[in-house]
Amino acid sequence: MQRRHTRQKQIIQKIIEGPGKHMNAEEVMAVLKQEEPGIGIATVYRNLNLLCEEGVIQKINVQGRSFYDGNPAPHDHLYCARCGEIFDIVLSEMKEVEEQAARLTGAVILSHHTAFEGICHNCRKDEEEKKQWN
Amino acid sequence: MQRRHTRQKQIIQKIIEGPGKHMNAEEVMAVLKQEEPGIGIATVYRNLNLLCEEGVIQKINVQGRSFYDGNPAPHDHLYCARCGEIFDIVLSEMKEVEEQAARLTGAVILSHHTAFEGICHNCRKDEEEKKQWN
DNA sequence: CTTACTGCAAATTGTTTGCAGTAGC
DNA sequence: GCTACTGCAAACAATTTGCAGTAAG
Repeated sequence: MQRRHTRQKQIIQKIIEGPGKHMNAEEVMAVLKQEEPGIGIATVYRNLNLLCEEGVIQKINVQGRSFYDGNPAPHDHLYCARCGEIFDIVLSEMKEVEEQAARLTGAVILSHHTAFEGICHNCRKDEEEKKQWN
Repeated sequence: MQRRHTRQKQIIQKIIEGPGKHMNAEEVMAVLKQEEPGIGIATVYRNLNLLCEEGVIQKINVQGRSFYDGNPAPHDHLYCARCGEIFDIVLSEMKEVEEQAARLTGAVILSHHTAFEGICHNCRKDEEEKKQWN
């Protein structure tokens, strides 16, 4: 089954690809409405899933909602409880944690995903500024 | 608003409560059909959400699907890609990983959840036995 | 020319909500 | 007796699928 490089797929790939991008299908649709209206939501889902299979992007799950991550390399995420943004994190210590998990359970660990919840750098600054005003 | 201890809630709590239990609403329903038919799926969802609010259980997300975890204490999970079961893991090293994440991002980390994917102890044994037969 | 892909609508899945009746306290 | 909770159906959100037509190779 030979894959085709359709116009729709190229536009969708351009929107989602690249590190730091975390969008759901609805958000991709919103961008498409500006750039190239007429593309259906089913096509968006189909192409996002194809891009996942091809290893161009990956599907992640943060705070119970799923997103397509423009960076296919394995990494973890921080969700800011204040602004709602998602940030990539690359943690050197997770390799050892995987080993500890393997030792503890007797399992073979193939991969992992960690979702941190907290207050991001920007929102922390905002809150400190507010404190000064009082 | 004073909460009531209804018969339905007690039965649902008995089914889901306790460490090692990871069920979705449908699975709780399946048990209920044997023990106490007539309870509606909406009641199951409402009570599982109430039990979460009360801190008796917690809602988790593994492999893109959500489950209610009978153990409300913070801990991580291993998903076995072979048998599909979910196992609890308590990892001492995750505290340092949280600190590394905070240092790296400049954020305040409030909590985290890690989902490991791998092959569990039992399934590993099965596969090794299969190898011996060949 | 072949058939993978598209757009649309309908179907499916997981979960929540509106409402009249029921049962804790 | 008051009102939180129930069961049911309907609503809702997110995603997938069936199908006839289109376009990539």
